[in-house]
Amino acid sequence: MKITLRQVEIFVAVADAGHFGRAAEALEISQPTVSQEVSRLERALGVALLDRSGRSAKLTQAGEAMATEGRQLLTHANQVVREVQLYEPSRIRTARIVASPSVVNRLLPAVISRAEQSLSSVRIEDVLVDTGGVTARLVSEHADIGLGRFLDATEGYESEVIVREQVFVAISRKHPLANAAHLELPELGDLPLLLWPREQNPAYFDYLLEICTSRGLSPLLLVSPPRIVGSRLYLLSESRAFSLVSAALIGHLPEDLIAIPLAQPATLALEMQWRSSDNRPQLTALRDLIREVASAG
Amino acid sequence: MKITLRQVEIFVAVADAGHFGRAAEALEISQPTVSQEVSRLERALGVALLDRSGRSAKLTQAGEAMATEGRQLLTHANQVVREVQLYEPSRIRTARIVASPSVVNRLLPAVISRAEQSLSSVRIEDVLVDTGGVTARLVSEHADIGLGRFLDATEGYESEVIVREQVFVAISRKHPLANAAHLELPELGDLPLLLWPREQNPAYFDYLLEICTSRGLSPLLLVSPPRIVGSRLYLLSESRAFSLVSAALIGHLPEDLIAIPLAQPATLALEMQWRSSDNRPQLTALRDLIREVASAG
DNA sequence: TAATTTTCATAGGCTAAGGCTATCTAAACT
DNA sequence: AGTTTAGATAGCCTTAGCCTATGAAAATTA
Repeated sequence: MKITLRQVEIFVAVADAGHFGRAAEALEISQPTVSQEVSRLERALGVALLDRSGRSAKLTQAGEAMATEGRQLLTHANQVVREVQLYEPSRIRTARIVASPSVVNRLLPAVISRAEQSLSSVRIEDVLVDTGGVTARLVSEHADIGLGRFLDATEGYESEVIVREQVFVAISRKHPLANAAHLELPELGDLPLLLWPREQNPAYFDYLLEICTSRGLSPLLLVSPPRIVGSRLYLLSESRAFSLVSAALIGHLPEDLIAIPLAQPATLALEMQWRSSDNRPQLTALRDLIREVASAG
Repeated sequence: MKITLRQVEIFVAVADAGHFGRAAEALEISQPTVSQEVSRLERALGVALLDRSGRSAKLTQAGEAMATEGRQLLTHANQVVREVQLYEPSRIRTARIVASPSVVNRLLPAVISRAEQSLSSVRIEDVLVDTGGVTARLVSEHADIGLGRFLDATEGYESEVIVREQVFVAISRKHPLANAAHLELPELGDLPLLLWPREQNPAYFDYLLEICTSRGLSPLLLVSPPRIVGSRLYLLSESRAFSLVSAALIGHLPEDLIAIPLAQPATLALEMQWRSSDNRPQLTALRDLIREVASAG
């Protein structure tokens, strides 16, 4: 059997923490996994690294050696990665992203910062913001990766749901129902639903409306002026109305709004889209990173 | 995503060979696996390592860097393993093996040489040879690992089949049937079956006999003198008789004998046994190695 | 330039490494 | 002795790393 960088990483964490449980926390994995992988490393080496007689993680002499050497090996590995990324040879060093406004606000900051940390070979150059025309921007070659809801399936383009989020009702804190644990939509009575003009993204528009009607509410509609991108919620603060928002937006609500779960839950999918033929490693890696960030919540 | 030592190893092989297919051969894996793992490495790095425009594996600048750095990283990793194995702390540096004669001859040489190469933490000290009493030697603490056929299941001891081999008829090259592609046992007529004294390993003895009777041959028995361990086959050269042997022995037959497959195939299991409580990494590692050698044929 | 060969990529399936939760055992502290 | 704490064990799930079979494209030959 052979040793793995992962096993070394885990063992080093244990050596650092002097403790399996704390090592597990530090690595954000479970304690049994740490136990298991340390044992695997020991049997791959054929050497006892820890003295299990007590209940603390005391290193044997070999363990000390492994910790020291292991740290160096991990550093070396990271060094190699950074080194190689400097030689990025492709003419296209930069990735261009189109995204709908809400996505831009919440997902992209994390993506950009993580990309700077660990993907020195990719630079995110343009970020286009477009509510309806995400797919169109891909097709017209203005962007390499599209992010949004209810994107158009198009020949030659892959699209994939990267996360599904719970739908919440956004409403003024002053509303009588503001403190409810969850909400049956009909309780809202004739409070109007704030939406953007349908043409901007008809499928999305219809889906939110469908959520209401299928739960027994045929709401009045309050349509926001076109082109007031990203500010639907601020408009909501001003008006007596409610809206439906995804879980990820909860942290970004204006002060005077509150998000309440639906009694009958519904979800909203966030999709990523790209040219099928585009398998440049820089972009594949960036797509991987976006998936990771999205599913980390 | 993170890079793996294995991915680096595979990429380095490609760089060395200048060719996916030949790299696959060198690593003894399939070509698609090489393709796949190289792509994975590229996307983990976010960098193109190879120029795929032609049909040869031309390295990009980043690829050159990865090859050089990668070779160093692999060397470093091996170095770490050797380094750590020097500090083997356990008092029991040595493993003691009991095995039946045929196993000693064919399996152990490979095990010992592989252990010296890659398990510097383990030294195989005693090799006891005992036809019948393998389990007894474990129980009496004379050995740590037992290898043989039809071992006795005993409380507190694990045992495990490590390989199943085809059974062949061993017979003189001068026998009229010596050139048959395969053999119905009754064709042997009243040629006697050479076996050791039943007491040495009754279950094994009975099993071989059962193979004959279930195929319609109730052979005469020629019983070898006790304690002539490992020489059943040489005895066979001298006498007009046949015997049943496992596939692994074919290469080790005396010149004047030949091995013929059975028309109705049968198999023979080789087992490994050890104290359940014995999980010293040195021995766990050695058991892993034995499994590997056994299944590699 | 059309056919053939060579070489890498893609598709789909299997196995085991690496992850999880739940639970057990044993050391250490009242 | 009883309780708490830490690590090991058991049983399950998901996906990396492997396979075979097949496809597509570059290079070679007819």
